[in-house]
Amino acid sequence: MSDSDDTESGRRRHATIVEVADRAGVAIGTVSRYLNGHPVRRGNREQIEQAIGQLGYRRNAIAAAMKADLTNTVGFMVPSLSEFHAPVLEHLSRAMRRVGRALLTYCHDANPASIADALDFFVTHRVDCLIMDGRNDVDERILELIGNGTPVIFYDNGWPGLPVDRVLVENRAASFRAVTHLLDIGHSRIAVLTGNIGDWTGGERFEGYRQALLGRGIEINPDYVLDSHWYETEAYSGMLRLLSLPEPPTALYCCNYNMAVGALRLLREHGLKVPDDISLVSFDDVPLFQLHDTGITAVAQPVAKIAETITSIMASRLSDRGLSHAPHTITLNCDIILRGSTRRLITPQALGSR
Amino acid sequence: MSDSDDTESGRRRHATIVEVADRAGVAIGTVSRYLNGHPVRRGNREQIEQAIGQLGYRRNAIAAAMKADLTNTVGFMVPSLSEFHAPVLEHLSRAMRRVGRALLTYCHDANPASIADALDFFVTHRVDCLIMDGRNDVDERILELIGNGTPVIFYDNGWPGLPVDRVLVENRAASFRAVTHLLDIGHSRIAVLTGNIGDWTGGERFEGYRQALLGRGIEINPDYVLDSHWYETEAYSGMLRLLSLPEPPTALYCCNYNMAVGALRLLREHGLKVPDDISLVSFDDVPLFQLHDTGITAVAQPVAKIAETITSIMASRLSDRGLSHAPHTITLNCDIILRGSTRRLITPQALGSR
DNA sequence: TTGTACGCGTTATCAT
DNA sequence: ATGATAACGCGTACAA
Repeated sequence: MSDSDDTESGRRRHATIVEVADRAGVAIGTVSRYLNGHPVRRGNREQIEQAIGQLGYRRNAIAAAMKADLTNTVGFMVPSLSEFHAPVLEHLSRAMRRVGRALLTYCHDANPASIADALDFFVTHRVDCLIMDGRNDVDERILELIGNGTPVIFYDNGWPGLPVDRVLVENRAASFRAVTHLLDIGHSRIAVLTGNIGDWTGGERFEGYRQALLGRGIEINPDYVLDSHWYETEAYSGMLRLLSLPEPPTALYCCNYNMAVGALRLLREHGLKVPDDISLVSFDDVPLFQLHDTGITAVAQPVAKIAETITSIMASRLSDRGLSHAPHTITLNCDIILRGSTRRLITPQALGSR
Repeated sequence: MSDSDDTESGRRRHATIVEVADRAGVAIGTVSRYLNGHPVRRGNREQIEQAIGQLGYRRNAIAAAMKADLTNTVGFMVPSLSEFHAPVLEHLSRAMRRVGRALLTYCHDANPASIADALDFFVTHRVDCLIMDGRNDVDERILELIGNGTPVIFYDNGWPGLPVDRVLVENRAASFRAVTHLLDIGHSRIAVLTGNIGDWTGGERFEGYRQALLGRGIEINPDYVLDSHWYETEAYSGMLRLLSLPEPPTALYCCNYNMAVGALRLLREHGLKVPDDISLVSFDDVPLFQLHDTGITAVAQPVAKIAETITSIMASRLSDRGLSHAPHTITLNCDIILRGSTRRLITPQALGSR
């Protein structure tokens, strides 16, 4: 057999366009045009198709990418594949398939070095676009990508300021509504487990909490505000601290899913019931919350919509490159899913104000 | 500025190795050697580093890949980013970073066309390796990859037969132990919600159930065996059917997480309690199961170990290509996590046998 | 050690 | 519509 050869790397060499052209008795230009859907004379087309079949020819997208400066590859980087990020990735992946691209996926460790590693990979592999959770500590490599015209899209997080597109949700307003719900049913001692206050998202969610309370004339009690940095473990210990307060809260607002899990775990181990002993509302809606006992009232982020929006921004950026519009920031709405994790409280004040 | 140029695509052109060589006053061969860590004369090295800095040069991994026939890119394809696959992907992603690779991620729709699309992408983009959930319906493209020496690694599923490496878990034995636990505490009317019986994994998990029952001399009651095809929705309706049986089961074995969620949802809507009204054991251990009321007894798959094993198989395949060893099948152990979802049943038989 | 020059597989341009 | 040929950016023999 002379159709295939072995390379020193132990991999069988792929047939090339040149071999196809030879066997079909046409020029490589003709084959290239055939491959790219341009018109080709009927007889030639048949010859080419036959040659391709016989040789098992497969287009080398790497070579094409080098020529076209387009890899059809999109960088995707998140801190973890949590219950929030995993569905986003799944939706994105399906959307990308529709436009003939795929995602180069990286999980960073939230430390600068790992982020730098990932970005180096993306830059050197010439991704067409970069999608990532917004960071505050901006790596120079992100600026580099922006500088050479690669669209960068943040989602979920990240301060305004950097010239990138952003797909965010109405964190502050949704938090406000969630906490207001607790106020409406009579709670005033409401604690919060916040994400990194330094993050835009963490700050906004806290701010919604703050405004809701202040709006009802309730002062913020520092003992009720615990920065658990988005982590389950810190929420777990934070919850313990809340319970040991002389006047523990009657309700709890968790700024993400992980922290709700931490809090629930501790409550469970201490034999405390939601909502009998404490009411609970959380950001992020996950299967767990539908099934947990009475169900957990939660803020549902529009995951599918987030992925769609990212995809369409990418498409428009990629179609008219060069014309660089100002960056967009798109803010999507959240739904509050009411379940059974909150209990109406009849407070002395409430009775008095009737 | 003449340092940078604009391409017609609207993207700024990257500096090349040639420009670096020019500016550094050395030959491109020298720059290339410098980049790849080969020895270079001190003075030259400094010149090169300076030039790289000034030009903002970044190695073009695409061009390198074309030359080396190595993309440092690994295909990853799964049906969804479920609570099982997402953590596997996360672990894999981190492991890949350590070896300078990244995953091209695809979610297929379990239909042949979408799988073919993904495989086409992988083949044309010349991934160094392919990692996927094992399929029974083998696409010709998988054979093509194998044929040209690209390692293919199945996990989670897939019939033996195809010459690929496999990383599986002891589905049958773990199922056997899980069901045996139910038997030990007095249950004999045990129903099962199975995954696709046609899948290897689905078949094995069912087989473990079957053998456990037969081992105790209990015949398989067809009414108690429902093929829910891994889906939550089908488990939901299947559960309904079980409850309407003249003699409903006292215990339920769910062959994956999704189906457990479906069953739990229906039970909840019907006001039935686990384990008071029915005992439950499930495959897959997820946060939900830790927190659900009394906790759900579950079979925990060794997710991190799965990812590690895949990575090391990949490494060895890639290091000595050419020498094609016979394919490995590695079977990992599962743990059974006992929680509160099963209730000891005092049956007449049990009393009699004392 | 360094420089030169060719090849990797495509696409695109220019005549024909 | 087709054929010949020049890029694309890098790695690497080979000669110096």
